This record gives sequence, C-alpha cells and structure tokens, in this order.
Amino acid sequence: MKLRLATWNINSVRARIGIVEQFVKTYRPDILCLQETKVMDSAFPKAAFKKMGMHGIAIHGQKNHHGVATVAKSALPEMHKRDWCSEGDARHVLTPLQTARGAIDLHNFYVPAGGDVPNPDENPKFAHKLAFLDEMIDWSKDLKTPSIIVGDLNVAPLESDVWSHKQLLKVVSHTPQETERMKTMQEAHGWVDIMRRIKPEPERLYSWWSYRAKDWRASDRGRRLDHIWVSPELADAVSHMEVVEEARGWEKPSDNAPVIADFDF
DNA sequence: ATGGTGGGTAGCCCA
Repeated sequence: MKLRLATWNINSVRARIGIVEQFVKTYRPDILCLQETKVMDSAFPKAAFKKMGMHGIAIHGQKNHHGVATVAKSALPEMHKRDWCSEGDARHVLTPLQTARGAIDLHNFYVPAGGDVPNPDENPKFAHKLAFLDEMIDWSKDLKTPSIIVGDLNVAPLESDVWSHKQLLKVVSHTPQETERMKTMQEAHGWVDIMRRIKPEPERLYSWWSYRAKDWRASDRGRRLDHIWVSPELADAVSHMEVVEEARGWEKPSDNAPVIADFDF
C-alpha cells in the first residue's frame, strides 16, 4: 500500500486555492495537510477540494489567523482537535488512518511563530511558542499509537536547516531554546525526522523563504520550518521525500514550499 | 542598522 503525504503552510487557503489545485494535479498527494488556512470552518472551500478529488476533509479553523486542514482522496471518517496551551487557537487536527500496518495517527500542527524577540520574559508570543513545544514534549512521552507529525513547526533545528547558523542563533526559529526543545521532543518519543533520513546533514534543506527578499531564489536565505516526523516503527516505510521548491516560485506563492513523503506500508 | 512583503480585515495584527 503506497501513500503519498504532503504538508504545506499555504498562508490563506482561499487566496491560494489556485496553486493548491496546481499542486494536487501535479504531485497527486493522497493526503495533504495544510496550515495557516486563515478561514472559519463555515467558509472553507470544500467544493474546490472535492472537485480536485479530495473527498476527505478534516478542518480546524478560526477567523482571521492560524487554522489547519487535512484533506485526502479517501474519506477521513474521524477527526479530533486539541486546544494546545488552552489558547483557543486552531493549530492542530488529528485524523486516524487505517493502513496495511494498522492504525496510524496523523497529526497536523501549526506551531506558533513566536514573534521577533527571543526572550520569553519580554515577548509573550515567544513564551507561548516555548510552552507549546513543552506541551508537545510531554504529549510525545505518552504516545502509544504509531504516529506521524507533520506541519509548520516554525523551528529550523539543525545547522544546515538555515542559510547561516551563526547569523540565526538569535533569530526566532533557530535559537538554542527552540532547537533544544525539538531535540528533546524527538527523544521523548523516538521521533524520526524523515526529511533528514532521506537528505542527511550537511545538505542544504529549506522549506521557507521570506517574502521580503528581493529575489528569494538568488539570495536563498531559507529555513527548514516544515517537518515530517514518524514513530520509529514507521521509519522504514518511507521511500521518498522532496521539498517542492518549484511551488515557491508559482504565481502569488506562499512563503512556505510543500514537503512530500512517500510511504510504502 | 533598518526595513523589506504578504493575508485578513476594517484598524492594525500577524507571519
């Protein structure tokens, strides 16, 4: 049983429904996990996804900000949401999957970006981000079901996940406070970072390029903020992974590129 | 050192 899974921070699903369709047509994911949908559930463009052949739709949205959605070719009969940090934010949706390897929990996350100042005493957004990661660490310790975490975790954990390790050490997304928590979280469950299993360090591997660069491709000041992690027993099922950098150059792009993983269960 | 670009939505907030 082959399964193509993709994750993409889309920065408004309504503003970018055209390139979502382009992505689905070109890359044919069986399951697509979106973050920053920026739409209430009542206004989610369900019809457009059904037209693309994505009939399973699990959404957790809110007005204006954040919001996640997992869509799939097959039905997604079950979904669960969790209110991380009790903030009332739409940052997570769980869709249990039935595979040839049995039940697998697919968790789609949008971790808080954390603002600009990397000090939790001065910046409540950074404090929220650290608390969110701490909650994910505790949660990882107790997980029993084989699981997949995907999404925009807003942290680039490794040196070659950023264009300049030295210059980004004090920039939110690559501070030791964040990268150490990523490592602790991986150890708490045994999470396997399958992007790095396929393309190990020190190869350059980015999924996000700022809108503010004059020429994102030429300057290539990227960061790997988007991730696909799996429980240890699922690691050998991964046969392929790619960051679809091409999509960063499409018409009116998101600043994040999609990440694809192929599984053979 | 600074400000650069986007989306959502009604005034700035957030990324």
